[in-house]
Amino acid sequence: MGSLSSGNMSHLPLYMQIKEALKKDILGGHYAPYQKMPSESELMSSFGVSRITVRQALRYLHGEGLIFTSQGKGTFASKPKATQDVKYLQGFAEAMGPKGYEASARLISIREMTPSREVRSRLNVLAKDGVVEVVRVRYLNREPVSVDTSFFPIEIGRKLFSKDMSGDIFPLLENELRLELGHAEVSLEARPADANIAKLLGCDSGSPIMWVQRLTHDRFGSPVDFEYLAFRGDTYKYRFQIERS
Amino acid sequence: MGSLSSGNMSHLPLYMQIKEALKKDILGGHYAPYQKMPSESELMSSFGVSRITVRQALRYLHGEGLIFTSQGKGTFASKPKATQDVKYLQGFAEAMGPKGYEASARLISIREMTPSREVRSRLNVLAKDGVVEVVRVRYLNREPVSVDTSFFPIEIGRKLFSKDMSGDIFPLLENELRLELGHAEVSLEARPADANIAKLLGCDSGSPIMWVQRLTHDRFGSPVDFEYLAFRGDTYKYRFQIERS
DNA sequence: TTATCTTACTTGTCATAACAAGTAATAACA
DNA sequence: TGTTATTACTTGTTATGACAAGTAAGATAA
Repeated sequence: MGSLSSGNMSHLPLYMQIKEALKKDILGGHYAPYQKMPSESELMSSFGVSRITVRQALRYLHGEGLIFTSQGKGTFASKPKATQDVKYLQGFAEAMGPKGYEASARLISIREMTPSREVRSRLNVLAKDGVVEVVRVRYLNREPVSVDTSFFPIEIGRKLFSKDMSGDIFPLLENELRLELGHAEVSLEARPADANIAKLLGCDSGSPIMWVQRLTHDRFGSPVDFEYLAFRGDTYKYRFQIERS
Repeated sequence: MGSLSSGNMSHLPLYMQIKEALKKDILGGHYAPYQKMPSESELMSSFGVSRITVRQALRYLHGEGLIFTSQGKGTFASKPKATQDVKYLQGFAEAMGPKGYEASARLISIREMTPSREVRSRLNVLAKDGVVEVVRVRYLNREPVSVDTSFFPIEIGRKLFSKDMSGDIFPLLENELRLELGHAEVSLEARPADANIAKLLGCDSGSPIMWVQRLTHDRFGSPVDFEYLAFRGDTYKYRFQIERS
């Protein structure tokens, strides 16, 4: 507790190793919620680094909601939440896997098509260019929970026809297509299920679903994936943390 | 463009002044989307500060999604979005006001009560201590959009009986009660409206509503406000940005 | 006793310095 | 001509140092 593991991540920056070490301590319960953590000076000594490195590690911990600071008083551990990393862009299986759920997907259809006006404006493509539409049903412990309709620009989408779409799309884009994903814009609203979605999700038509639109960009800001996600209201909950000001 | 205004914020830290100056330039269109911004060296010269200060300003701009960086290439302006500040903790009127909506609230009830188990565990209080429950209906352009049920620890809640509850609660907590708000945990799900909520919102029982739970902490991490927010599904959309990894 | 001051410790801000690492254009070489 | 090195510029990481500002506890003075 409170030292570099010097294991398999010696290639990582120091501040990242320190962040991970402290994160492990916090999540492992060595620092109880609201308990004071070692001061920056103490961390400098125990890790043998300068203050700027300690502070960078603490900044990342703060960004993950694991600690909070009070000038003049110190740094304190937050109450750890299983949901706190939901503020990062994750696919369905990525988010559910570590929680012990069995996540899978079934491909309903994949085709080239002429994009709607909304898809055109989101992906920033012309109607004549066309897009690739992928429709899938996602399962959690064999229960259907969402219908995902994804639209890709034609150059990206054509590469997907030969891929296995039964898992998450984000890792596929990152690893097999070598796309570096950046930020995403998400909107959520509650709306009634239409007949098609109700059939695929095995619920009643008109029952509440969480209707999510998600536009994912690469790290240069170019759109790579626009999705409609329809979650069954009784099986899915979206959680995250936000900061004041 | 590219200099400190030295106006009314000379008390703010240098990096914050620089952040605001650059933000104004970006939002003002001086740096078009995907256009290269001045390098850190150039910003050091033009603002007359050290690199650590420039980088701290850039870090905040990055956090707001206004810029992105590429090692070896430079710093670039992102495409500005009207929705990007939704990732910060805001009340209803705060969020809607700048968009030209007329937001108001009607107080349904305010009372001391024995908290439920969920409210107890969220606010971290004992059953014998009691809490204050505030129920309000929120309107947008005179249309009801949400039923807000808020629970406060007894010491905070008792101060609310004499306050005007027709606006937002967050500014009230901050200004009149001198509470410094910190982070909040939010969860969203779609569920059917019960009879009581349907009546207050003027919609059908069973129609989809967005069910939001929000636990707000002060900047020291102590919970100050736990709320159930029931939004009419056809009038509310929740939007925000998230980052990959 | 009560109020004020000092002191020590905390995080917050900022400067100067150096080197690593990724990128892109140019220069040298085959 | 085509390929490889060099070079200059970019952001990324880290060290050392200093002072500001907020907090809390103990010492001092009223």
